[in-house]
Amino acid sequence: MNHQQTVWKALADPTRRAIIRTLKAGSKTAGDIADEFPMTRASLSHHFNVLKAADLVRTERRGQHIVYSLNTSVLDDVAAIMMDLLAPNDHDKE
Amino acid sequence: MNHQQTVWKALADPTRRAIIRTLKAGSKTAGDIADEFPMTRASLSHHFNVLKAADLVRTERRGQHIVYSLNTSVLDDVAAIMMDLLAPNDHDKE
DNA sequence: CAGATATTTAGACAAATATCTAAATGAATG
DNA sequence: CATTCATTTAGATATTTGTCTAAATATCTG
Repeated sequence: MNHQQTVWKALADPTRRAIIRTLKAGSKTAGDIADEFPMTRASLSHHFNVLKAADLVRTERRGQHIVYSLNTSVLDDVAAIMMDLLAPNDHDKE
Repeated sequence: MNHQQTVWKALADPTRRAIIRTLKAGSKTAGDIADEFPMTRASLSHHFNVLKAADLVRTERRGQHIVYSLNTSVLDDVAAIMMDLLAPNDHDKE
């Protein structure tokens, strides 16, 4: 699966979009994120993996915690790709 | 499923995104669209249904043909929703 | 090191999805 | 009106996906 498709799939799940939204407030540990969602930590961990595979989040271990943050540069690229799909066709190069 | 989620799911499939892209060039009949894709018309019809359920395309019967067009106003709304998710958190109202 | 805490991985399972073939519907036309 | 053309619907099937429980891994601390 190419990167673009991986990203679209990652964003198709409401839980994962909510994770992104909560991370916009700032980096959080896996546990802090998990506390906001009504599912097991194992399920959340699966969603983290999907988001990581899409390169939408980054991780950093801090002691026994793992801190998740948004990968803002990739998020910007994604925004551009989505706009390219959805915006009217009035680019210069055409 | 709420409308937003329906839209995200609709866009998560590469064939459906390609249908949207081809319709950006202008309205086309189901058959003309089908000619551009290496799958059966039945499969394409399924994708059309998903796009219609998400209100991303509109249809109009013309004789024995059915013409598909983009629902541009909804597309604009979708773009805004996606930007809201992906853009940095610097809105006025916060 | 033994235990506690934080997180991930493995494996199972039900539900959703994309595709196909075959049949049905709808409209034009000789 | 019987046939043909365009498209959709129905039903089957294989794959993917989201969730869970149980077990594994990693780190800290007494």
